[in-house]
Amino acid sequence: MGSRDRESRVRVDLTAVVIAVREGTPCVLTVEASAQPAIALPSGPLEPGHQSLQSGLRSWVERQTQHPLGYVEQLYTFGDRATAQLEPDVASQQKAISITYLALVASTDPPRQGRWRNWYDFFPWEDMRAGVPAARDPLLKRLKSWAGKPGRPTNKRRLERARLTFGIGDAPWDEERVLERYELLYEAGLVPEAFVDRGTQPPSRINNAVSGLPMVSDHRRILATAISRLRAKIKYRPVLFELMPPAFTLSELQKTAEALSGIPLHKQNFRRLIAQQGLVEETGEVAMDTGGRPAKLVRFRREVTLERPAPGVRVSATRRGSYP
Amino acid sequence: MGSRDRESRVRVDLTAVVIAVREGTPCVLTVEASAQPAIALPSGPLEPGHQSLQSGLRSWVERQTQHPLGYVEQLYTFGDRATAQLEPDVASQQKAISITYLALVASTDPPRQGRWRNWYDFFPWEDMRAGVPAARDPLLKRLKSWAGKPGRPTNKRRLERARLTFGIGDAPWDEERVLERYELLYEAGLVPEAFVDRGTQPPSRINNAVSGLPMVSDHRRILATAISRLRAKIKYRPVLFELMPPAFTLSELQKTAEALSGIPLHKQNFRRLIAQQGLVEETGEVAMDTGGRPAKLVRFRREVTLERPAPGVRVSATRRGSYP
DNA sequence: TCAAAAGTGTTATCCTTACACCCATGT
DNA sequence: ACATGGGTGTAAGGATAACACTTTTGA
Repeated sequence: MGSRDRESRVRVDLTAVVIAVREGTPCVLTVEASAQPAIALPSGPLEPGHQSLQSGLRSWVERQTQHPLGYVEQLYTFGDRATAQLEPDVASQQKAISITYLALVASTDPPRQGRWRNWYDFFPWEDMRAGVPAARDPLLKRLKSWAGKPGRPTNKRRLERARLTFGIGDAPWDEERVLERYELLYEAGLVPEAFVDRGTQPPSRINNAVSGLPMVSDHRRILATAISRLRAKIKYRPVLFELMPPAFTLSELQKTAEALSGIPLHKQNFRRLIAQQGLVEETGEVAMDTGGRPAKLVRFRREVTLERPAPGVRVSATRRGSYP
Repeated sequence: MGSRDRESRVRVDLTAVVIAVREGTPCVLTVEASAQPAIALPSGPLEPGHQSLQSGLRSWVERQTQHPLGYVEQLYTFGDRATAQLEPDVASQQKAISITYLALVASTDPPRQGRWRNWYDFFPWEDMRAGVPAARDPLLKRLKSWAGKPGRPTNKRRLERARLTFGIGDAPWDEERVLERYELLYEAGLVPEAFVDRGTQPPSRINNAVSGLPMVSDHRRILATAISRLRAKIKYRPVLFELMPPAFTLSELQKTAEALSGIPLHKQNFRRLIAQQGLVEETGEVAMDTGGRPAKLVRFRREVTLERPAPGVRVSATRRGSYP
């Protein structure tokens, strides 16, 4: 009960990565921050009235958006990097941790505060749907010059890491390694946050179209964590359907899966997989606005959660292998 | 800075599930608790001096055990169930959250404080290595009587859940669903913690040999989370080797994998998988104390982490399918 | 010589991947 | 008629699961 007890209390922030997909564009809900850079994830402190961590998060986000959150899952708990460097007695006054969550919503109506943003604005190198994106080449060049000549062992490790995380040469592109790629770019000083955290000015050569839009604090790292998790999870849990309207076509479903994964998927195999697993059932209606032959409308079969051990959309890319 | 600010500060506990395997027995490090039940996981509050969450955890656990922790990963962050029921102004004074971690160590030397315990003492129904364990039958019987007659829809859902999580009938046994099974038993009032949390006396029919040893607070739930995670993770990450000595035989490795998974593995396929993935290399020596033909000693090839996208021990059970 | 555990070879089966092709609608 | 996207059948390849069998030690 003494002062020692009070010192070990910290502030807890609840941070949400709210995801929606609209016409093939994966969107994340952002708010304006007063600091620089000005983009942030919705976030607020855990308050005494909150019944649980998750309900605290829900009430916080719902204060800012119309739609209540549907699917919510915990992502990771981050200690505060900024205060780690301070003197212990100073740090104890300011210590904070962030418990982060991934939320999925079906609607992309504009929120009261904040706005939806294409998540590839933050990670231009992650969108492989239309082949190699423009940001990739300049990034790989800078990564190589950061790694330096291959002689020294440190450099060799750096090159090897770049090769694996970015799928250079014969290494395959693994769409799930979003966080590893961001962290490599951070270490290499290729994203502005690396300099902001050190208190120095980012060099002018950093270009948002290549390095992606920066976010406040470690929010871009949190977003990378969320994307990694989501890209992995759609393969073994039917979370994809949390992002869909009640009725949809198989093509729309595939578009959504591609938007999240960032790779083009194989049409026939995608359809067969969905059918085989019994993930959807026909509504009996058809969508006439498809441009070609009308598509059957389907809906998610909630029962699969009970039937199958690991129902999910095991994505199989159209193009396999590596990228330059 | 006012009182409102102080109210939203909470105590943060760091809790560790430390795992080791000794001769085919998976062990978890436990300490004595002053409360009832008396078994707890090592745990301590986040302190001002801690540089990061993980280093805080490490220093806490190392205070109690000889060996420093090797592999550490974050598991989950739990809000405090106990305070959720209280009045908000009372709760705010006592609010606490637990950030939990999974740690793997190779040695099973007895710790300074606490002791190693077979984790199946807490989950007797999870050990399928020698066929159907004795605890399974009485548990399933009680589960069925909890679900009641299949007429009502609630009962039907309960039965269906039991069927899936426990692999009854034609449903396959999924060794990863440790947490789901524990939570079902908790809801059904088949583990003492369900009554302790409600402040009532556990009925005398609950038998530790069937329901497993109880732990303090929600520690058994945390352990279940850890086991679920570990059983899943060995399949796609080479974490198994964190539990092995520097040199070991393939049989020892298989014994360890079986201890964690709780199912018997197919010898030939196990060996081929390990070989194919290049997870180990021969040391050139042999172990003569095997009882039969001497076994070649191997060591983990750390390089695979760099080479392969998802190196792990994809366990394939000897016996496939469901259990009564 | 036999038990016990290590270690190998081969085959059947399923799942994944890929290719080629047909169908229904609007213009 | 033809462009556009929806929808289907089927074959090739690889990974997995299961089988039977050989080898090397200690008792």
